[in-house]
Amino acid sequence: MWKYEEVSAYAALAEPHRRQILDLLREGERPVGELVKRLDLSQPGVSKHLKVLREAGLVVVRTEGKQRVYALRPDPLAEVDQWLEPYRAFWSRRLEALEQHLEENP
Amino acid sequence: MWKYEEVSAYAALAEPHRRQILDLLREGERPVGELVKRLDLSQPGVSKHLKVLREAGLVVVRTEGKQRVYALRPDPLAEVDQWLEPYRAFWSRRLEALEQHLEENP
DNA sequence: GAATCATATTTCTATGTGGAAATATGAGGA
DNA sequence: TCCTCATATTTCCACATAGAAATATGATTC
Repeated sequence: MWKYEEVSAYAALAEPHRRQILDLLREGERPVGELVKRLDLSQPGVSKHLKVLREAGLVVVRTEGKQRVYALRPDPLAEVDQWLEPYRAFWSRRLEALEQHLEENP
Repeated sequence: MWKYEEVSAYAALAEPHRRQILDLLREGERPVGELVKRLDLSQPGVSKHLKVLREAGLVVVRTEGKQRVYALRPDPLAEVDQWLEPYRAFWSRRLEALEQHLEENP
């Protein structure tokens, strides 16, 4: 279903379920079954999204007995964060001005 | 080509050309023609991406004579930024530890 | 080794998508 | 009004993608 090709972090984040999976993994590593329970999505559906996340380098798997335990690997998000960096100034100008004011006048 | 439906900021960012357009608009508002010159993409291609960016609320247009001048409206990126927020702690732990060390031992 | 559990992959279908080319629109000028 | 410029939309194609259902795989247990 997917050509073998790397997936950008941006593309991986485009799907809401995948963001949800990452959010769940933020609490700690989880076996697929647990993700299925929490996600209102079929097991194959979850597996497919996990594959995309793997190809984006956003998660890693470890086999533990019968289970596959997934863990967050947030490094690729750093690229998104860096891209976002120059934009932050735009929407936070007012807030930053306030913070700076408070720092300078404590 | 696109069903009429809102586009999430995440989905808009999934396409590299669209990120490039936003980067260009960060310098200031620009007419479409200028974007076409700089983007190694056909004029219709640029127009289509601009439409997606409009539907995501990431740009606004103003008609000025014959030209349509596009401007950045980065507000929707704030949502992405906020989503990213809890992840920042993960990849920056080491860096933060270093910074803190330097602050405490100047 | 057969059965079972947990997960992955395949198959199917409907739909979304990018890019190129052609065409349409709308504003200003001759 | 007709023309031209700037941009938008449409049409076409090839291909990516989501989700559901069925099937396959691989590790453990009996």
